[in-house]
Amino acid sequence: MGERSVKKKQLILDKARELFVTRGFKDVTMKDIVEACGISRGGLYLYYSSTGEILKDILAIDSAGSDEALAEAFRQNAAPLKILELFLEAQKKELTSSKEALFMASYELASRKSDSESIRIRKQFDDAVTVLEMLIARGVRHGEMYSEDPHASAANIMFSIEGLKIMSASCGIQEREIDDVFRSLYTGLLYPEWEEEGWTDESELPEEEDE
Amino acid sequence: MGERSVKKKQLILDKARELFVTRGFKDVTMKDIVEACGISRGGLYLYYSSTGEILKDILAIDSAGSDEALAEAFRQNAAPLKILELFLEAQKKELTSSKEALFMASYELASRKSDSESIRIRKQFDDAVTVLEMLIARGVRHGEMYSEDPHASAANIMFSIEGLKIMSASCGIQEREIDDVFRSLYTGLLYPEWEEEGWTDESELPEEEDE
Amino acid sequence: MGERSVKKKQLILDKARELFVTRGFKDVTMKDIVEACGISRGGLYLYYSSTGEILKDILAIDSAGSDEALAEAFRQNAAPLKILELFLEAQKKELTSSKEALFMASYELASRKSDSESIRIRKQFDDAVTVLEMLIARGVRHGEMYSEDPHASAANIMFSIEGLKIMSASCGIQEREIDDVFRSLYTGLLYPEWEEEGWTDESELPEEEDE
Amino acid sequence: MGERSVKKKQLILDKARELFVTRGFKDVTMKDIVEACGISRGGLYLYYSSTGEILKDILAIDSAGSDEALAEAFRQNAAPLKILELFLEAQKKELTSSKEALFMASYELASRKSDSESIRIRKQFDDAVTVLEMLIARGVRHGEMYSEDPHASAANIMFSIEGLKIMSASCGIQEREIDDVFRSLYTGLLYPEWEEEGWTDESELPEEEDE
DNA sequence: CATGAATGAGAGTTCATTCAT
DNA sequence: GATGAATGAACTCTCATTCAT
Repeated sequence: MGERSVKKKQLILDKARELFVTRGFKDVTMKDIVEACGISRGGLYLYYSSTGEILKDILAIDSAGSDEALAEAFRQNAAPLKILELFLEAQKKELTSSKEALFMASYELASRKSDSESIRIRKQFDDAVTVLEMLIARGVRHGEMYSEDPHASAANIMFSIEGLKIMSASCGIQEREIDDVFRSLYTGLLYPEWEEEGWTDESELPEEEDE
Repeated sequence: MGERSVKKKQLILDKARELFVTRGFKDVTMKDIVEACGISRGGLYLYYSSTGEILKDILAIDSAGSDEALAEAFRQNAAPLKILELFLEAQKKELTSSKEALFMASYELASRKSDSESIRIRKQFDDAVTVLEMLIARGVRHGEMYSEDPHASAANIMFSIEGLKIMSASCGIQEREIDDVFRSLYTGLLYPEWEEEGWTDESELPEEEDE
Repeated sequence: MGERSVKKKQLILDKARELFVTRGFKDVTMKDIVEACGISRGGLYLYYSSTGEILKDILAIDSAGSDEALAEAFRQNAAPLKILELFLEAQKKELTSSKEALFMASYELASRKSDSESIRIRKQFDDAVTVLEMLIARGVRHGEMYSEDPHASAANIMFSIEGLKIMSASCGIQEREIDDVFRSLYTGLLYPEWEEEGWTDESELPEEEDE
Repeated sequence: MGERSVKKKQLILDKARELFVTRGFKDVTMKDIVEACGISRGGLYLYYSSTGEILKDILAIDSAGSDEALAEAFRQNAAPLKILELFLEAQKKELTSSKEALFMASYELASRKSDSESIRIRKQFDDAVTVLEMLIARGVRHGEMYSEDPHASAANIMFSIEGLKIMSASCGIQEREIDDVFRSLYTGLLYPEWEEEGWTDESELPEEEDE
């Protein structure tokens, strides 16, 4: 595949990505992609033979090195709380750049029973849980964090993030909600008497009028 | 609408539900439903004119009174921790009966930008957050719970649950994972020195070999 | 399938037959048939889902009771030579009505390795050989015919007829050729000293100029 | 055309032949041939611009000198019965090497009305009939054979052979069937009282239970 | 000569939707 | 109300053929 081919392939991935972001997976057809790229019907098939293949390629590229920064910081023995902050910031960035978000398309692809995409998602999720768990355990040993069950805490963080993703993809969420959740997750790992600094915002507790 | 009509409508909803559970939303066609019901093509259109309408009806029925138990317990001033336990148990039940789960179909429907389903999901989510928030605030006032930000804690719980739902729908999850997350959520609302009772399991912390 | 449907099915078979006669099997598409029938693209699929199915139906109808006349005459103990004459006349009729001949299409369908059409052709061929063989054996016993090997004679007749069919379908043949072959087959079953009557024509032997 | 070109052309013919043998004519595409040869799409068009052209070339090469042996034996005044034997043996060989047989492809090509292939087939057939006819006439003059109509006898032989070919291509035949037919053809040209030698086999007449 | 990316026509197939009965 | 035949739009996929390199 020559240089021209590489460019064309990139064009396909770029245009297809836009479509997947907008419409999810199942509502994008090969024809849509052909038209978005301005290429011929048959031309697309020289590169990909289904929308699933295209989306898989996009997601593979996206996920390559996605959590690399976190793993790297972890390896370098940075302060656990600091690493957690970096991680949450990175996640927030991904969540707020929803113009680029393929969450829904990715879930749709994965939900096709026989599809290997679900394995990829699962693996990525588990890897993240593992790293977070080790991070929290280290934080606990260092006396920086408090957790009775680092694994459960890590899972909690990751499922919350997935929840933010799917709600973002299906209903839309506000930045404020991300902040709330992340602050809650962060604070939950601190010793109660500590005064945390990393994650605060100015949300006010609503007054409840019962009793 | 006569009695016969009611029965036929119920037949349509029942059969369509099975299809949506199995395939999600976008992969179910009017033809599929017609065939599953054993009725005529034209016959279906007397009741519904699109798959979206049918799914909306199903989801509306499902959600009617879904959190009613929680709200009722709340109104009756049961102990906040007890109510929370009930709530989490109910959620777990919903998550584990994945044979009946319309999560993916529901998210797909919602992700159609112009669709009112996203509003319904959003509203249901916000209602749940509000109730949880009030519950937590009450728990705090009663000295039963600890939370620096009941709203954020409530949001955290709900997003975690959404995360469990979407992961369940797209990759599958194990009961153990639900337990981990729910225990973590529950424990996070207790005073550290308390010995919680409601949510425990036998998970072991993996030993990390750093330093 | 109501009365309307039966008529439409007949229309499809009639129009498709014309196409198969003209173009053979592989050059007829579902689209061709749709257009020949003046029906909609999807409409054809209500009745048949491939050209092979349609052709099989046509051939099945055609072959139903095709050699019934011969078998009947055989059962009624008509004179063997007379029956043979009738048989050859019927075959000639089929060969000369080449406007209606599906020979080529039938062979094409059969040549698709996995196709049951080859079994049908084979069976029809074998059945015909069997009946002819019994006929010749009877003719021999009656002293009307001469054959050292009735089975081989019967096979010879049938393969000659297949040869006429395929040459007719691929190159075209003249009535005169059919007569020549049939006369030769007929004469070959007579005692040499007999003067045959049934099959003669006015062909002249070309003079050979060797030696 | 240089030496390289000749080799490539031969490659194309060899690979295409395999395909035509396997699939007949109409089911072989230019793409199939390109892939079988491992050459470029454009490259094939430098030599041939359609599958029909390729098949014609293959058939032309095949038929060149195919009946040359027979014609040569005829010219050398060999004994007519001996020549006939040789001819039938050669035909049997061609029929049994069905791995190499292009019968079906050839008939398909010929059945395309506008195609010159039918003319070639026709000519080859007629040539064979003419030679056989002269052979039989000579056999009759020599007192070696008996035939009331050498032309009809010759045509009978050739149509039988075509019948064996097409049945072989579409349904498959057994060697035994070839033997039966050839023996019958051979015996039919002998004087009844003669004891033939060339074509015999051990087939038994089935006993018929009528009367 | 040779390549192979690109094109575009066209076949196959499925379905939402309508409508005469 | 109910049916199901019919329509036609839309999508998938394949290939013959061309052409810049």
